[in-house]
Amino acid sequence: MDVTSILHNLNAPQEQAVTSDKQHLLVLAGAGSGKTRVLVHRIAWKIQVDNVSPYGILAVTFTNKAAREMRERIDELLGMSLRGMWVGTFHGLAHRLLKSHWRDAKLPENFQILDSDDQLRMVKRVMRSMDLDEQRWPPKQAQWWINGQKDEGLRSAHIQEGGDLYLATMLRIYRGYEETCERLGVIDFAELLLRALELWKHNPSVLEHYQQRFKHILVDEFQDTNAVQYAWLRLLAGKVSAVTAVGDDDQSIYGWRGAKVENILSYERDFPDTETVKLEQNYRSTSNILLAANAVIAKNAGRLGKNLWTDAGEGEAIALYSAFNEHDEARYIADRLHSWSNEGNRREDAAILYRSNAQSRVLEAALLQAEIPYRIYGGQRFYERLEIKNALSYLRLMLNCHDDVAFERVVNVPPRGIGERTLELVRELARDNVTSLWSAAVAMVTEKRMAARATNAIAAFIELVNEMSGQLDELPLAEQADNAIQHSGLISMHRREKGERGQARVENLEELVGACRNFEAEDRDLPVLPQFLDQVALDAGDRQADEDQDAVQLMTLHSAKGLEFPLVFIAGMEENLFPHKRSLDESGQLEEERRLAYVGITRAMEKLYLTFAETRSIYGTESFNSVSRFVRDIPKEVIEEVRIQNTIARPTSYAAGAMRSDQGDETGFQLGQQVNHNVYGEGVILNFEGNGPRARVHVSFEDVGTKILILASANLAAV
DNA sequence: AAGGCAAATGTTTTT
DNA sequence: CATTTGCCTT
Repeated sequence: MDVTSILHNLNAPQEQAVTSDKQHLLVLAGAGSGKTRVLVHRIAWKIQVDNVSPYGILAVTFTNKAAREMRERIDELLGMSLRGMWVGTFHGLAHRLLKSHWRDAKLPENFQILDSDDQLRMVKRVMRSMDLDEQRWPPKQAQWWINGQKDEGLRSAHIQEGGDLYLATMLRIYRGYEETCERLGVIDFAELLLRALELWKHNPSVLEHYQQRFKHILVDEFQDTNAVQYAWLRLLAGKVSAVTAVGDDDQSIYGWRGAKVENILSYERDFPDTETVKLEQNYRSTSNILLAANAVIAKNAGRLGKNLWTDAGEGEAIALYSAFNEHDEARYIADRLHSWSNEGNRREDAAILYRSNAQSRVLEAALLQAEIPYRIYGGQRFYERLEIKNALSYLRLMLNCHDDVAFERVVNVPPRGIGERTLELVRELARDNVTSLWSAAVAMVTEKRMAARATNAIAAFIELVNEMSGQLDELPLAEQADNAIQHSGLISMHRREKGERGQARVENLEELVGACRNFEAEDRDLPVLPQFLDQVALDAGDRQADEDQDAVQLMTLHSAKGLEFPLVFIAGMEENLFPHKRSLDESGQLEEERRLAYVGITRAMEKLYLTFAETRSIYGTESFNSVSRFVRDIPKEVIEEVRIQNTIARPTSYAAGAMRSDQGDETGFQLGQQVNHNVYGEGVILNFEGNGPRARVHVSFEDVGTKILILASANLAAV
């Protein structure tokens, strides 16, 4: 491969970024400006032109999906697989480091990862042992607080004693939690990063090894790095490595979970000899959409400042629909999607975005009624489901019966007569003897310290796990998993469960066996089960299984980041909903909401609809919200209001009745169609009302605004 | 120890 | 409004 193919089709700033030979590089990449492209091509450039060995390159992303995509695209561009190059998430890389240097990191060799669900259980346990009132101190809040501290790199020992009662209590919980994790040899997600940082801080020789190796470091989504990740990066880079950071301060929407946009601002200071390149040409959207996006984000202070522009035409206006209520809003969207689909477009090219998951219900109902297939992103992910986590706990116990987290989780699932009283005895013994729960349980059985019934129940559980782990080395992974769900009784428990939920759980368990069958170990020479469990702990899998059907996509604005769709609806453009009510007290939070609006708008390629409801029932009570300030920030020239006057909440028959006429199969016209009227001139059809000869049509005329006409007498002509 | 009922609670999400 | 959580009863 020659140089020209790497630079082929890059614009000037992109090429500048790809070929920059300053020590460090900061790429400020606006939405849709070819960010990943630059990253991938820069890696290719280094390998092909600068003769850098893939072994010396480290590429960091935030999600597993992004990591996979990056590797794929590099492989594709270079036409070969890059062995030796490290590509992964911050957490994945930290895990890898801690696995290799567990002794230096002061961890047990087979340390386990706690996901947020496990973490919450653990926090609850600690709080209970401290006799804290869970009403007064919600465990969720404590968990949140602890993670917040860890994201800042603060251990309990670093935090000033004293302060108010709240702080003192949180600190006490933090201490107890830290101690318990230490004792059990488990680490949570934030700990993964913090430990990896401390590993290097406290072991200069280990750090030096990696500094020697990784002379080229590239970071994607740089605006999402937190304090620990930034410190980790600086440490690794040292004085000699070359760092490329790619990000967009305007798309920083994860401040609430510790991300620091400021990292972008301090980059040029902390990494001297930096070249900064701005990518402002957008290859995604029409200029009308960009005009709106730019206008919204312009209101934020302290931006690095970018202005997206495009070669593309201005495209269609942004439609603004003022709905009567949320049902009307949903019906309108379903309606437009119906037309979209009828015009021969793919449904999967359309997305409905919203601020909070709760909004999806009404939208789903409307889509269901209109018989429009949809796919919803959100909710639980595969490996986070209760039944899956239970099955995995059995697998973990098979591997290591001293895994207390797994033990606690499934010792009485399915119910086998081991209740809270019995368990408390086991816990106590474990605490006194400083052993695992498993060892304590074994001791209690052999020493017959409890009632016969409890002893038998525990003995049966021990027997079960022993039996399953006995065949560990003989069987392939999928059969291990199958054994686990069969023998443990998990699957029959869910079969007995009535309703769809039980069936779904059975199917999920079966799917787990399938996933085990498809699992490919990274290192074929090592046992497969631990590798599987680690992978699953770091990547909770997809949210949605079936990808086969052509379906409209529903998701939150947050999960839409990084995606693009020809047709986008943003629903619920109302004050208090978006920007969310709870973000209005602090100004920093409002700026983040604004960035979220910017992210949402820039998802749209061709057509953007913004909708809001004048009345919306929220938690059962009606609320009246005015249109979102973000809508008001968009220049009037690019907005086309779709306002249906004198049309109040039409009866439920609307969807069935009017929908048909919306297709235009009876009228000869379609929504959005250009028409001519002999008095009013040219206009666009916005809506139909009713059926037959008395059907009325709403037309937005260029000169006189929106008029409602009787279709039969209006004598409209198609343009 | 398990099932039923009342009360609380409800941004955003990855690892 | 709808779902989840915890408490209470059997």
